[in-house]
Amino acid sequence: MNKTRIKQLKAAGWKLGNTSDFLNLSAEESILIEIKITLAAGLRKERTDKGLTQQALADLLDSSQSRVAKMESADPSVSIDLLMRSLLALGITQMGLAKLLATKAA
Amino acid sequence: MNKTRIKQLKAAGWKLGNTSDFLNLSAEESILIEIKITLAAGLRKERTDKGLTQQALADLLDSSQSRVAKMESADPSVSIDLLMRSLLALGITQMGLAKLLATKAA
DNA sequence: TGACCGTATGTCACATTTGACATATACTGC
DNA sequence: GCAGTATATGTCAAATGTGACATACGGTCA
Repeated sequence: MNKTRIKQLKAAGWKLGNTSDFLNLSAEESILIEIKITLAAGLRKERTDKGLTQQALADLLDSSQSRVAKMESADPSVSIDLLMRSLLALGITQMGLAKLLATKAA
Repeated sequence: MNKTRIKQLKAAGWKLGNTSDFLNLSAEESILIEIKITLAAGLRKERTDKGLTQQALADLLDSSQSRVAKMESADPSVSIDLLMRSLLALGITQMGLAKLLATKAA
């Protein structure tokens, strides 16, 4: 629940870490962050595989380059909804999403 | 992108329908709605299997009974983030989430 | 060097989501 | 009938997410 803590961690560069329970995040928080990171990585892969720039994807999504950058870095300010919506816009199916989630599942 | 439309559909009782492309929702919108409904159903199943009332789950989540009701009915006002967070709070794993998503995938 | 391209980061007004509350509906057992 | 319990629905202030903008960083090519 403590979203402020997550932002603090992000601010301190935890993005480089392994997102495990190296600090006292609750189990739910940890898993949610792992999910976000998995989706973020999937998004970057889908985009680059298609040879698109962040700006091109942003146009496709009616969004902005900066938001795409934040999505791909799993910034705390982006929701899972937005990540999923973006992946779907790139042509991923619901099953594809399920498999993506399954890859990083413990 | 047209979230207003989704709310209109919800207001008209589309919850009873099959959530397919029976109207001109974009493919992404349809899939997102299906995902929400899948998660919502999973949440209700997890809660009832554990013999919890909506109020009890709300307490567990630091939320309210009315929001739990909205979650379980896949109300447009609830995010996928919140649904996932709630499922995780009930003990579902990331793999469990992946499998849940896979069940309703086409 | 400097111009260009792609990506990253910080900020902010505006939009959406959230918990809380009131209230309604439905189903018990009495 | 009336209480009591569980769930549903509508509303709203506060919290969070969003697109847009400016700007910084890093690479490449001339």
